[in-house]
Amino acid sequence: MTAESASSAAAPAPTDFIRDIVAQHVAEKRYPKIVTRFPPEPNGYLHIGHAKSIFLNFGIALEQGGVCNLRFDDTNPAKEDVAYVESITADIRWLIAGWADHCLGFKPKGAHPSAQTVNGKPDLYLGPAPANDAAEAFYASDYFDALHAYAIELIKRGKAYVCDLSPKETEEYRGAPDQPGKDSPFRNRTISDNLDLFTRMTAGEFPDGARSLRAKIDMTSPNMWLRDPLLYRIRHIPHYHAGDKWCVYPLYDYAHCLSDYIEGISHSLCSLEFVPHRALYDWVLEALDLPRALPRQYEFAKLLPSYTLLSKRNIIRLVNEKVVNGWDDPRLPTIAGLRRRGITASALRKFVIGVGVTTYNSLIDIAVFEHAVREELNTTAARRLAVLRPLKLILTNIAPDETVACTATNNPQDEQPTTRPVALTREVFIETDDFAEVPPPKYFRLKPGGEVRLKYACIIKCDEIVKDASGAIIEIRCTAQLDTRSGQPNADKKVKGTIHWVSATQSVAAEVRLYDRLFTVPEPGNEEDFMKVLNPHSLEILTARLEPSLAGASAGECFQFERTGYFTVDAKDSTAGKPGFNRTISLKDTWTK
RNA sequence: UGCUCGAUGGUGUAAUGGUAGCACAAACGACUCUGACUCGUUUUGUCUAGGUUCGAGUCCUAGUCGGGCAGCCA
Repeated sequence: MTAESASSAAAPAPTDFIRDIVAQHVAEKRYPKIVTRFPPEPNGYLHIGHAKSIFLNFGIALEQGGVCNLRFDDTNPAKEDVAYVESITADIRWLIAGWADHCLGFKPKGAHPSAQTVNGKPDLYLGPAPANDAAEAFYASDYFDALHAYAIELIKRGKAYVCDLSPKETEEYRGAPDQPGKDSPFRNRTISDNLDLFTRMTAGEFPDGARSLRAKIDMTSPNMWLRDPLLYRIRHIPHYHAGDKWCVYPLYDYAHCLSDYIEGISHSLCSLEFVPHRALYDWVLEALDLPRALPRQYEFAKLLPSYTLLSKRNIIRLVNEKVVNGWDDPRLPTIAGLRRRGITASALRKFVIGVGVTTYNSLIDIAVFEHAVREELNTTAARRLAVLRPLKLILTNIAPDETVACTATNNPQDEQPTTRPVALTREVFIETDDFAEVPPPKYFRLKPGGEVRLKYACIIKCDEIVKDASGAIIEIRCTAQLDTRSGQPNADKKVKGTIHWVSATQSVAAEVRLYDRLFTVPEPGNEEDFMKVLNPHSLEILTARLEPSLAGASAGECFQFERTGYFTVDAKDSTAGKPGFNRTISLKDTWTK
């Protein structure tokens, strides 16, 4: 058993109102199997908000012995692209790896819904298959034939009609939330006229927007989505997945519920803005008199962390205006960005599960997320010595060619901590912040005449400050108390401060990028212009000095640089033998000057 | 001036008519060869007004405040 599965087994199973409903349905055997789905539109990258939905949907599948289908909700050919199906698939696999891999519902490659008879009624079905090399994600666009057939059925039942109103006229006829709409003049066409017109729409006889297929429900309904919503629109554009077969494309409300039904979805979970759509979701399924148990839609609140922006439109603006370097910039809340930042999928999952699932639109303090990240990295990240802003320090009683062997602990959190050798030499670097010529009150670090411990080495005493002509400090000269090293007679000598260091001669230089929150206010989305509240210090690039072993670190490895923070080797900004480090998160700092 | 959903410490979330709890944050303290971690202590809460009940965060009524709804987007 891996540490991962051991810890998830130990964690209490989350409960929330949706899981309660699912559990009840399981108890009453309403569905043959619990099948959820994650239905992204392939028109952008996944972000932390999607992670909430992913962990909920896969979590329920995992807990109930079910599956969660990955389905691309690709009914709008104008917006979608294969590049996004690839990034989304990779992000999801990364998010569920080692946790719910076996719950990922794929379908046999190229499979389409197949006709079957259930309870004497015709039916269309396409169930999940194990996610292997011979399988692929589901695509709503694979159901275009099925959806078209269902549309014809709706027409035959007198529940749908072809409308010739222009988009503008359709809007006018729809009325307003506090004002009823009025019937389209085309609402009462005969079934045969509707059938003929829909066939001709499908054949490409009419230009974009000239006609539409509409559900015949109620133009006076207080629910705007029941005022004869559009089912199909004409779009003379090829589809990235379905090719150029179609010039009519179904709309979300019509395609989604039927896609769920076709896949045998039991619980269709979405965010709160779809509450008014639920009546339409149910209407379509009920209008078709389908033979299998119907899926039901349940809504929950989106995840909204503070100090960031989640909407696609806003993220696009940050990318386009070069505030960040692409969709996977580590400052972005995209899954790709978080991964580069060094956030782990399990930390993300613990955070999301901790937040819970409710119907209240809340703002979650980003500190909760940061805590989840630190909590995990504290137990998993190997400690290393790294000086971010080097200040030279000379140990005057160590000879230039002398090396004092010291031993450092790799991770004190381990039950059986391992160690590694570190070399103390005459010239070392310490952190610029760890020396103060005029120390503030309660300053525990190095000061003139003061003593401090070099971690894993010995206590040193500051004898002299060397400045250049301009008065800037260029080096500190100290005496090393070598008998205070571990195992030496005075090893137990106490000093208030312990600082990190690296040998000046036995260390390597490397680029380190310090990432921080992108915005200075908790809710940048509420600003008149979020560009005005950008954090100017969201990225600082430094040349740091690292322990030599760090030169061989490979992409994705996570370390704690002692006393500064958690860092990971960036897959993008590193070259062979020359790793670049991203700061995932700083260590908590209760000493604020 | 329509319909609909919601409201528990600073933030998030439990309590399904019976002791308002947990996490984060904050403050203080202990420990410390990481001002980290860990541990301890503390501060702060049921939107308002009525009603039902032996008993209400929970049920009912009204109000207040907030979200959502008029894409041929999803």
